[in-house]
Amino acid sequence: MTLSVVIGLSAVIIAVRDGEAVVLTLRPHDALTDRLSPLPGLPFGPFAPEGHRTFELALRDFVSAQTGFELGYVEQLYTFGDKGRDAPRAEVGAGAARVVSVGYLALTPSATESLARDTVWSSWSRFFPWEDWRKGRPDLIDEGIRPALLTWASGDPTRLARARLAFALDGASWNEERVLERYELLYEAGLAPESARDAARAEGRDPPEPAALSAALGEPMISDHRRILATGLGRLRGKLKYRPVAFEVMPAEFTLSALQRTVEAIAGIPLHKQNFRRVVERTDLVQGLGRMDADTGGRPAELFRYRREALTARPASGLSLPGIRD
Amino acid sequence: MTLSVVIGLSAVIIAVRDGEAVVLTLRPHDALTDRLSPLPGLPFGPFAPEGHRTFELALRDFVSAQTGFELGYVEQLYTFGDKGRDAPRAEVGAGAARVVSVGYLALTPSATESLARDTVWSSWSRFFPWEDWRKGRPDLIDEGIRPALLTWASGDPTRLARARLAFALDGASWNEERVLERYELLYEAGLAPESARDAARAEGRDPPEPAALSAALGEPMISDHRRILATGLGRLRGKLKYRPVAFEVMPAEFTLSALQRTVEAIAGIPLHKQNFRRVVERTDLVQGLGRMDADTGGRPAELFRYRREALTARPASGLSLPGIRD
DNA sequence: TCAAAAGTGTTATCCTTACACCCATGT
DNA sequence: ACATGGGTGTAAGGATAACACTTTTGA
Repeated sequence: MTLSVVIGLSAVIIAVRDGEAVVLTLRPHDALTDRLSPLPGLPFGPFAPEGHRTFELALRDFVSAQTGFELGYVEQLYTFGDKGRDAPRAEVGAGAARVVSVGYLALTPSATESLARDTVWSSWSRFFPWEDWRKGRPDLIDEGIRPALLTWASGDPTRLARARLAFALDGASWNEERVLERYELLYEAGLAPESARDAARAEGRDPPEPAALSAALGEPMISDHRRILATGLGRLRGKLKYRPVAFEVMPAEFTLSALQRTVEAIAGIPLHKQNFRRVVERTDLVQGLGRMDADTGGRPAELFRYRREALTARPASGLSLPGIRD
Repeated sequence: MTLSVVIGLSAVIIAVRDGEAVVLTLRPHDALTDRLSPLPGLPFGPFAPEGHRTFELALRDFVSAQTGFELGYVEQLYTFGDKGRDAPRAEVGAGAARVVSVGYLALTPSATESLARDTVWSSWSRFFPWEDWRKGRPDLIDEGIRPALLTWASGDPTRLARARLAFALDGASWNEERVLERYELLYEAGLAPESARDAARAEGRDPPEPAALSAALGEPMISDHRRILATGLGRLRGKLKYRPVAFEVMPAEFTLSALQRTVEAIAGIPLHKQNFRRVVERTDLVQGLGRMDADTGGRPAELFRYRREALTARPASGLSLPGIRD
């Protein structure tokens, strides 16, 4: 019996619906117990080397088979190969196999498609309740996370600095991109149910009941899917700022307010209305259609469309290398 | 005989030496012919699931075994799984296996360490001669690449637009980060020896002799290593602008001019001296040491050190989300 | 004394941020 | 009329990019 490697593909499929950023989740069927898993997971499937020329094609295939959903924008996130992060052994031929999973981020404008059974759109604040700062700093941070992390750090300056930076404690500023860093910190501190579960599995024990605080810190997912989701959210939040990805979750026609609410839902922070408009309009990424949307509650808003053509002129932006003329 | 999957790890190890950005390459030993491969490759090795808890640990292990080199800064680049990009089948137990390779980027300040045999530092302009714009636009672009791409496009507007954008043709501006895009375009256009080789292999033919132009377009590498290298260079150039990665290839003490030459070597563009100094000094990432380096040829320059501590205060930069106060 | 490289000062311009305000619709 | 959200004007402050210039060394 040899220990070989199996490649799994996982998809973080993001949409925005009613001002909430949502991710496609499902209750996977557990072959061992022949029941639905109590925990949600991301769509995932094995990569069959005979069947597919590329990962991306394989991903599109199994996602549509598993969820009834056709992917649009897709990008590779990261390849996860750590032993002991509850990546269960798969049975392959004669032996057991280590599962390596290649995570993908996918974006779609249509969160309302008909879906396969046991497949639901979940707001990601279910999994990361501390990530939504649109209504200000969440109480959970100072009331739940801060004391628990201080206990964990117990004076260690490195741990204190990490906690301070990640969760904007004691006057540090919030960086909405560090989603993974925050999740990993909670995992390390034993505040995610997954860490107790993984530790128990490594020692052959049964996983413990989650502590009360742990339960308040977002729902866990199967395997390392919450980690993959955190990677996807972080990547998406970062990319918002230098690539026009927000439009990938918008319908063909939208108002600037709707675009703003979408960006806010993803970034998890409130944006300045007037300046957001100007930033967007100045980029030439949108084109006014002259037509109005009357269902806004106040003055009707102009409808815009995304100018995909504009991608041609895109410079990189980002922190400057002061180049030299000519 | 089953077709299974083998994971390989590849490392793009970057240093800067005498004002040139260099990458660690080797001539791999070909088990079939029992000779050294005529083409250079990146350090790579199989990932043994029994032996290693994480990819990164495995990478550090086999790189030091293969090249005699200890890695410092390491980050995952991308996982390459396409069939037909000359990823040769590996023999595993009873069957053939598809090779999936996880590429890593590593940075090191010491390009002069003693190395294993057949391991050399190569300037990357050997592989991408069109990427060095420090002395202005390379002639190769207008004299070699442009006509060949125009022939390939033969009027197709999509192809023309891609070529124009990637290589800054006809007044388009150069974006130094699009290294992979440029290499992939040349590959698709049949201008990289690798594409003819891969096509021949797919059909069971012998690879053809590279055409004269193709030979001028940079040295090919084994397998898809030039593609991995392009991914690494692109990632590094992008990251320069928003993370203090340049310091990872600098010695402990350096002058601001040396730092500038390093950044120029990586980014492949000339920078404005006075403004570069100011940008660097304003970030608080460096600290003047009060001591001087006399070997500059002119007036002695102050030595600086990298303030790793400063990482704490890092804001995100990048294209702004106009946040709201408080 | 001159070449070469280090380092400073200053300015026009653009972008970001913030504040104040007006406009069009439904109830 | 007034609440609600859409949309515009403008000005302060800071960063960028360009210019011109002084300083310190070695040959």
